[in-house]
Amino acid sequence: MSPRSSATIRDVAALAGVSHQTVSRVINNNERVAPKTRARVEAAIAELGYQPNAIARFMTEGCTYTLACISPNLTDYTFASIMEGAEMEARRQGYFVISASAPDAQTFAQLVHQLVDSQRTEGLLAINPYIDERYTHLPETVPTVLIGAMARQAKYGAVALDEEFAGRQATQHLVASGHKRITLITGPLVEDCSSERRAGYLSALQAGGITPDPRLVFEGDWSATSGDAAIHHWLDTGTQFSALFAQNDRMAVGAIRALRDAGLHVPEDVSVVGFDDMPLASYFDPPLTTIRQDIFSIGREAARQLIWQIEHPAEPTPKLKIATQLVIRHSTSLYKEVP
Amino acid sequence: MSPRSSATIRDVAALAGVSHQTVSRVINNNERVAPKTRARVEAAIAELGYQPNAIARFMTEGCTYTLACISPNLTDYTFASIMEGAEMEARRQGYFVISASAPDAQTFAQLVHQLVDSQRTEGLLAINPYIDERYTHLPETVPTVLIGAMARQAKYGAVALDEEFAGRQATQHLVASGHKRITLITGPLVEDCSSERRAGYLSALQAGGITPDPRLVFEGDWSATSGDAAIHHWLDTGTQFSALFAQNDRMAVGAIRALRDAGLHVPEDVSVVGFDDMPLASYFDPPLTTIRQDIFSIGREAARQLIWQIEHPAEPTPKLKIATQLVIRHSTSLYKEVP
DNA sequence: ATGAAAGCGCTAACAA
DNA sequence: TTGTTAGCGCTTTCAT
Repeated sequence: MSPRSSATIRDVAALAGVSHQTVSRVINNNERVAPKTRARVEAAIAELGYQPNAIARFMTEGCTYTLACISPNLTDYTFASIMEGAEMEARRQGYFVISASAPDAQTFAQLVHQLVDSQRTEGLLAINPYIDERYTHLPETVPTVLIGAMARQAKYGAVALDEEFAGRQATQHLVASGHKRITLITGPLVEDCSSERRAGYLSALQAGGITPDPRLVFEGDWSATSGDAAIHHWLDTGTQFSALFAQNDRMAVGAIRALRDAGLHVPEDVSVVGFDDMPLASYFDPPLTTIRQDIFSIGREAARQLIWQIEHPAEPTPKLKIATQLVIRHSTSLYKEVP
Repeated sequence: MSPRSSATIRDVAALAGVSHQTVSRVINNNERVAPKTRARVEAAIAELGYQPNAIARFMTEGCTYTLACISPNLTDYTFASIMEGAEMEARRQGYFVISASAPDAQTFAQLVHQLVDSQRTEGLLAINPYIDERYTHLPETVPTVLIGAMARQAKYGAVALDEEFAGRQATQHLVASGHKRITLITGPLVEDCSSERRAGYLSALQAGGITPDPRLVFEGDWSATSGDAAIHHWLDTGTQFSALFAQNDRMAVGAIRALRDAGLHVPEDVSVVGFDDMPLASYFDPPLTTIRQDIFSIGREAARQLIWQIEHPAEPTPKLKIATQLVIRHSTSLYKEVP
């Protein structure tokens, strides 16, 4: 590795004819330095193009002002929005964030070790830690905020949607429209959010006096293809239904495609509610009725909470639930008795 | 800021009854240490849960093994994919990446200063540096790779699509299908990729013996709304056309929506080609014919190139063009004379 | 094979 | 107001 090239604090000091300590005072400009001296030092800094070395500062300050954010991937729109919110809030407070994608728990563990245990970062943002065993590798010694799942241990902070409320909200809209046989496509049920959204679905059915039928529930994997598969499953088994709640928009879109291929119309024959309000949700055919989550503020709140924990290590770790919103477009309509 | 808590190399040394230097040799395990000593040191490391402090290592090694990646935003699928590719390649080579979003040139300049000039990172990945004045703030002293645009200065590396080829590819498909009046919705023309894709469009027309008509070109802003606006513009001005090349999928989708609202059918009345092959492009109605770019490998190649430059500062900076691929779905068809 | 000494670039504590 | 002296935790000489 090539050595760093630029001028050090001592070079500046030599050129300005002062001690390096005076230069340090100037660059941390909260000290009392004689205006003349300051001017001389600043001239030297400019002449040499001097930049304080961040690493050396971290070394003496004992803080890197860097956060780690580990996500299953960087491309999912929801995850990316969370990271963008987190990054902007972090930066506002003088922190940067190293983002890394961990497809599996083992990679996650390795990343935690390299990024957090090595004291390279001051804290961890973990997106969706309960999709597999990754939650067993969460750091022990450093502030951590879980995103997209409530912390099962008290020591971690958390920011997540009110998933059950959201599931109820989506289902209620269908119930209120007169639908009785309402299907559900969940995400993988190992993920908390899937089962919580399902709990909301069940509670909305019960509130509407509808007895849940387990045959109307299909476990998908968030992909459009799995939405497609769900519809084929129900059609093949001759299952009757007039409405569908898909736990994300991708599965909803896949389902709509499969319905159309089967000659069914949305919303005339089947009403569909999605979840996420992803970009272009309003450009699908028909425009998607869906649950909107304020993902940007999830990231922002998570970063805010993490930095707060870093700077107030003794305080308890808060948990935050973010509300969702129903966006009604044209993929849902009132139930009409089939003749 | 709370002081770092964990054990240092000297604590381990004291416990193992050796000098801290011996511990250093053990943790960098390429040195010659007596097996017995090594075992003792390793026991002490385990007992104390000792982790080498990454910052102190950076300090002495003069390298942080960290890259900076600045993008206009983190949520655009293309940008996110590039970052994911870059991050994975970087990690494979022992580097991490700090990603930051810069909505404007001023933020970009500030980020470059804080991340790169402070020697916190070893190099910079700049996504779309020519969308505004940000290219004037590129670092002078540190390896930099531009993504999504060919470098106008020799000192920067670059990875980008072969935009002109891609524009030709899309247009050629329409020409070959018999279309004569082919409209174009560009991105902002200040961005190189927009004008290069347009150059490809023009060259394909000319190769097909079609005289370009400037009234058939509309400058959009990458949003679905601007695709919509383009169609309205042409419809309002009574412009005749049977085909459209939109320089990204979002604008294509917006245009298709506007065409449908106007009672026109895709592809029967108007054939549409998009660009990007974004997720779910095959789930729109009709499934979108589009240009697929291998965005993941753009990020990977960019990171590879940057690290190569960091580790071989004397070598010239390469420029790389990535080929695209036409994906034919159902938004395009052969031209049919209107009766 | 191991230890002692020096120093990376900076900040903090103490002197002058 | 300014300079001197120590160190931060580690790696890299150079001795032993």
